[in-house]
Amino acid sequence: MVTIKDISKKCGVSPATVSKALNGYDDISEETIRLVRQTASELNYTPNAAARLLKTSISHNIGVLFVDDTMSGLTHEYFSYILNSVKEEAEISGYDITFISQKLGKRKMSFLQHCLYRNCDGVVIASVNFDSKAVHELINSDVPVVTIDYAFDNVSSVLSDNVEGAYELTSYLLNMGHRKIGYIFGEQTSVTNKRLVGFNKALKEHGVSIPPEYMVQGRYHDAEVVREATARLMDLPDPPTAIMFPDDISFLGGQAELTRRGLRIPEDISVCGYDGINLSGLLQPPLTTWHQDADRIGKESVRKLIETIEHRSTCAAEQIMVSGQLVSGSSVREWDEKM
Amino acid sequence: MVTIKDISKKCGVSPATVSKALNGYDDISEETIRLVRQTASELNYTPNAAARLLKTSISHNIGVLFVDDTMSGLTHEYFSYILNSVKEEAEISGYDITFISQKLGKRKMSFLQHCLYRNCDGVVIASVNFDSKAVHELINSDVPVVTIDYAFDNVSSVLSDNVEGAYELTSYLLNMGHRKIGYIFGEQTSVTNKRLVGFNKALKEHGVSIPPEYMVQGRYHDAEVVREATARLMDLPDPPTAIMFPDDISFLGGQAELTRRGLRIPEDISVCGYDGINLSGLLQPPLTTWHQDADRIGKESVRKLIETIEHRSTCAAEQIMVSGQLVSGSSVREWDEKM
DNA sequence: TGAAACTACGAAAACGTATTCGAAAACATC
DNA sequence: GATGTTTTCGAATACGTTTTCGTAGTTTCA
Repeated sequence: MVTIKDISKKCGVSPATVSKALNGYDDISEETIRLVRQTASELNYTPNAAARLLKTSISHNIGVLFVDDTMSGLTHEYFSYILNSVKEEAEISGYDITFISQKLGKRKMSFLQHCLYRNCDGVVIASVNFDSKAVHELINSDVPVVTIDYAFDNVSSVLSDNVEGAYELTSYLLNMGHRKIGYIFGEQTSVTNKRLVGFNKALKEHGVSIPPEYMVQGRYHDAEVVREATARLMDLPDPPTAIMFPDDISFLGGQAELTRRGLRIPEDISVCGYDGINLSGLLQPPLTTWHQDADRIGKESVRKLIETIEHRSTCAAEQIMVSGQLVSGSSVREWDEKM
Repeated sequence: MVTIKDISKKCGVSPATVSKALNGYDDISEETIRLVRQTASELNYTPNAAARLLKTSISHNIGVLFVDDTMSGLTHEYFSYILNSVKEEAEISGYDITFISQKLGKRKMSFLQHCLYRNCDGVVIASVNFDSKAVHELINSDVPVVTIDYAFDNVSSVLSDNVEGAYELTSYLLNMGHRKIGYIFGEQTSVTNKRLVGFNKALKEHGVSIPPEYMVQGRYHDAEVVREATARLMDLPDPPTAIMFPDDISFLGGQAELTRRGLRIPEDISVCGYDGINLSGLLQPPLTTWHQDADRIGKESVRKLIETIEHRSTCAAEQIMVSGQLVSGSSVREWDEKM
């Protein structure tokens, strides 16, 4: 490995001068700067991030907390898009990313310890159980943090606007004439709560009320559970004319159940999903859904995190809301009560 | 940050002794070991990976090359599963992973430079353009490498058995009575070549020959291109009775085209995909496809990589073939020529 | 011309850790 | 009690870099 010393010898200057020349200090003559940089590239010099970190205590490395026991963020399309944009945005700013986990080889370490071990300058947290002790320890530590889709009051967060999403989808159904709308929601999380708020808000605005049986518990990304939930809805004496699903993937479970009953989408029943992943436009029929702007969510969280890292004192915690967009497929048809 | 020195002061021993006590050297008395470890955990000590690396030149960090300009590995379900298992297997062995890219902030660096910069102990490479100069530079360097789904002769690789996959799928169709089998293949890569080999092998074994028009070029994961390819096949005067698609996602494009033409799957035409991602079982009808064992592919590549890292001299390059599995959905029906 | 100011560089220390080698202390052996 | 052996520890050094501060040499300016 070629180091700063090799360059210094070849150039006949001190290591200190080489370092300064490479880092653009202004007390080095133009001439030596040229010489040093020249030989550096001749020798194919690559700086050593670890050594640099040791001196500066800046790792240019941000941790990502995307997975824990209960959820598998990486294979979740929405989160994989977020991860992808987190990665790209980080690289643009000169940061690498490291996955933070609770075990490393034999030693089990807390999330915080893992961050300290790898000297992460900051962490973005998503798709974890935000109630866990380990996450709280990290949140309350000194390392800068940005959370995604969950808000703590002392740290910054980037939130997909779930109230808006559910509100817009529900309004869309209502405007298409539907009055009997079934809602299959995911497990009890703040995201789910927000969506229920949006759902109810839209109903209220239209003066529509929904019997409690129309709201059934499902589970994000679980086709089987949602299939059962769909069956429960359709078994009602007066079943809904439209169903809102927890997300696009779990909708596929519902679709299977509806097909099994000989119901056609959208002729016999209207449906919409959530997430607006790539897939949804490819389905037959294309799914009406709510596109969460995963790309912007990722970018914003890294932007905010780096801002926090680099101006730690002056940077206030902030809640950043990211809007989504209705993607109208053809899984919803106009509904006339008199039919 | 609490360091080894803090512990040494509190215990009244030298830093050297603390280091040894923590790392289990055998020239430290049981008693001091207990004392040191005790206070270490009291002070909530976390070792500093960078400092350790600087001394040992072992980073316990492996690079992953999963993305380049042309492909987006992270959002590709097959690769996201591989990544997930790479990550898990690495963590079990005490390694973190770092994404290797060609740009970091202002400086653009080659893949190799990025690895050196972060002191990666090794790299696993997948889903990139293996012909590129930058990849070759890395392959031919001193850093241990394992490639996925592409074989170089001087480095180890883990390969999904694509000959087997295409062979088994084709045989399945043939055994179901199909003789007119359309094959939409992906862009020209070694993976595609292997599948064509398997395809032809099965045909040959059954003494079946296929007109050249039945083999059309598509594109992995591109629903639109594959939709067009499907249209071309079905526009033939004597269209196939079964179509093999490049992968499960691009099949959705084909499905759209078939539906548009009023063809039902599998009554009017049989289809199969490739990859066997989660999704395929949820489709209507469930897709017959070939499941690539992404989980094992990820695990094997990390296992082999770490073996190479830790026994560099004695560890020979090796080609590891990973078998897949036919997933029979209900997208293929028996076909009788006389019908 | 002397002082002041500026330019360009280097010596040295530090970041936190691992490891070699020597040495003191304790113990055993005859 | 002299010698040898084992046990237990610490001093010192190095890894590759950044950064402070000092200084020699040069220029400016009154």
